[in-house]
Amino acid sequence: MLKITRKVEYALIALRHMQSKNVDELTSAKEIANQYGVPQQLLAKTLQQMARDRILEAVQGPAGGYRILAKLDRISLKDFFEKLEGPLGMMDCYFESDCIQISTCNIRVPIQRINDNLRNMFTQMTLQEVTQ
Amino acid sequence: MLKITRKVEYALIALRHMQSKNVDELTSAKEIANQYGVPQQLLAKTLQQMARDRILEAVQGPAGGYRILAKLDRISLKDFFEKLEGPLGMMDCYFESDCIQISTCNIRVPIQRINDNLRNMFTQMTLQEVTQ
DNA sequence: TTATATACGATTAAAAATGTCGTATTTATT
DNA sequence: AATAAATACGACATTTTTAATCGTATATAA
Repeated sequence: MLKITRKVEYALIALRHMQSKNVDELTSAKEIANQYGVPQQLLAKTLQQMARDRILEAVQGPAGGYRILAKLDRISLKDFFEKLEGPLGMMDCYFESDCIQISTCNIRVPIQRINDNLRNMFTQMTLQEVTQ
Repeated sequence: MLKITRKVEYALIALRHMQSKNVDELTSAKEIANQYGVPQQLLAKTLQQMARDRILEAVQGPAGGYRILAKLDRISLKDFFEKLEGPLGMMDCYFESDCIQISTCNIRVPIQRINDNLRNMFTQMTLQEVTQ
């Protein structure tokens, strides 16, 4: 429970790597895959997703790659996680409640309490703060 | 990511249910399973585990069942989660570091930062506070 | 024209979570 | 003493989720 996914892991590795370079320098998926021993294709998808989310900028063609586009101190960890993984809840009924047990459920309030704290925490942390 | 497990869910349901009764009254796994529509066997295992962890007290034989044993305001959510699910880390390398990439890894510090915040938060919340 | 990069849907493989089965033990009740 | 109803728990099966790969298309520098 409460495990981070590979997608997030690879995203953080990539961001850290890019932060150690000049801001406009490009990094290819291959470079990161080789250097950190992660699967290139999967990493590439994550980078592509981050590009769609405007966290990275992608440059195509040979000598292409990615560079950081967004201001990382303006992105909360919550937003970052949600961009990559979708809604951040310890339980699906936090967002969609097609649960059959909804009427007899006695833990919606407890779950919500935990969830609110969790979301709060990740809202207060910025991506910059974590990866710097 | 960051999902709560059924085990924890069922444990919370059971605790809430027992809290609505007299302290020394017994509750069987069957009673909870029927009332909340959860699988009895799996719930039973969770209750048994809580009994081993001295959160609940178990009484065998017909008319047996479980009742709350521990002071819930003395148990942090972190301890509760760890009793049920083992070490609470977003990444295994927080505890055991047989990761081959350990030398080239550039996100140990970031992960640790997130993890510490997470553990901190759950250390400060009590079980009572959540289930009351 | 070629080589090397991103883009991305579809599929497969692996891992983890969830649920079930079978059997043993305990004990109140008859 | 026998029975029934409860806990106890290891082993197995199923389902779901996560992770990884495949195949193909597109872009572009050399």
